[in-house]
Amino acid sequence: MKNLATPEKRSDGPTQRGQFKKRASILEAAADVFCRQGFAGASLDEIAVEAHVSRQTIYNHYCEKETLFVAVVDDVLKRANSMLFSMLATFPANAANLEEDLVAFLIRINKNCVCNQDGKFLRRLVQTEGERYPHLFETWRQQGPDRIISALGALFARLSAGGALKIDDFDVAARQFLALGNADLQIMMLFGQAPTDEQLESAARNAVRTFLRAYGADKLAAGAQLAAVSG
Amino acid sequence: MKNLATPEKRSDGPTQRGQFKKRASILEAAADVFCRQGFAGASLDEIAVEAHVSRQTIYNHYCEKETLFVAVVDDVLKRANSMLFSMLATFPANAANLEEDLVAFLIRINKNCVCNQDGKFLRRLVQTEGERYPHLFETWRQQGPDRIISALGALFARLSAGGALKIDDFDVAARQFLALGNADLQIMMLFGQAPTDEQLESAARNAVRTFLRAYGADKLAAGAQLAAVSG
DNA sequence: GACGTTTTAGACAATGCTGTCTAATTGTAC
DNA sequence: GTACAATTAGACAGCATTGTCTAAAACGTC
Repeated sequence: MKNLATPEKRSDGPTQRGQFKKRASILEAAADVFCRQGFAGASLDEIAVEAHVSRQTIYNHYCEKETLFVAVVDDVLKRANSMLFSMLATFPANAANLEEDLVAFLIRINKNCVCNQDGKFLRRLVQTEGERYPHLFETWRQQGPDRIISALGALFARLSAGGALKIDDFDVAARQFLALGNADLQIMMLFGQAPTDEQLESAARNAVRTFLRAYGADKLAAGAQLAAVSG
Repeated sequence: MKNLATPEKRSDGPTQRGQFKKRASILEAAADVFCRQGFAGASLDEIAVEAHVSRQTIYNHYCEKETLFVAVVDDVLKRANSMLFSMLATFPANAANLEEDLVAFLIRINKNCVCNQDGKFLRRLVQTEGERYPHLFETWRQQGPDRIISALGALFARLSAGGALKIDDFDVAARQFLALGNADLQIMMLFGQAPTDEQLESAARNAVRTFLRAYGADKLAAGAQLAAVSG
């Protein structure tokens, strides 16, 4: 009864490592079950079985169902955010192969941040529980999407300053880039289906093509090409 | 016990009108509660109270909770589909005022199909229950999104044939049009918040501007404009 | 007013879930 | 080996919910 709920404050050692393993196992299983069943539909028994852990152990670590849920959301949020920013770090630095680089970048984003398990969890849970637990996801909203858009907008601004793009509103362009990237995948994701590599590539190509048609600095050439083809 | 569950097959009359009223009231309340709480979290008591109806009446009309859920989904699906197609009928017929017309069209779509109660219900329920009840939404998927994209693509094809647009893949363009239209609204919708009229208009303007930059036939002029501004 | 149908309120058993408690067992450090 | 912490299985009360049943009430038609 001492500090069962906060074992991370104790001294290091194998015992603690064992506890961390249990915690991680619980978090992973809980994320899975909450994602499938929602908060109300998820039962602690199911989570316990999937985590290969006694139900009582869950109560030892997280005193309530809601405490566990909060911890899961927190965990997924942190992981998703760090993944997203690490992906942003791979944004093309120069415009030498802009189209190919942007396609590859968008595929990475979609594969590792949007279409993966964490992305699915967040879409699903934010949408169903976001209104019931606003405080839970508010921090994510501030530190997640908004900062992502700003960061991506800044990256586009750099390309724009270099003359590779002609963008007036960088944040709008950033949102549109991601929206175009999802255009061909949305219905699939709505049903929880994971796209194939071919679908990911095709979606990214379509998105980047349109994005560069709208914002590419070589618009005159593209326009002339189109005019020549159609004329 | 005769045909309590199928009173629509009886002869006309005020009784039936009364029954229909009850049914409609139940459907409406159920849609509301299912949308807020999800299938597992919704209780029939809550639905009964919100419908101003006895719980037993619900069981008279829909023998099980799942039966009611199926009926609600069916109802919302039909309504949403018919609304969407009636909105498609307002697609600009000519390219006289293309940008303004497309903005107004996109605002109508977003306001009446995407951001309204039915749109919210569908997004939420398809995402949470779509995997559990695939048969429920499969019909919608076939008759909804796919047909919508085809229809919208055909409308773009008409404009394209008229020389107002330069589009290579009409279905891709249709998906991108809708995706761009949602770009600025997605986060809000994820949290279940309804956008203001100003936000709707701004989102539509940003979307149409980018769409026409990418696909507008007067791209040369637009490109020249940009070049002149930036040069 | 009489009749049939629908609705209603309430009680009811069955079920599943949450959260608590206990006693036994395992694992780890010294 | 001993002592301590963590884990486990099981039982348990409390609660909400589903679905059924019944008798009374309301409603519409004739």
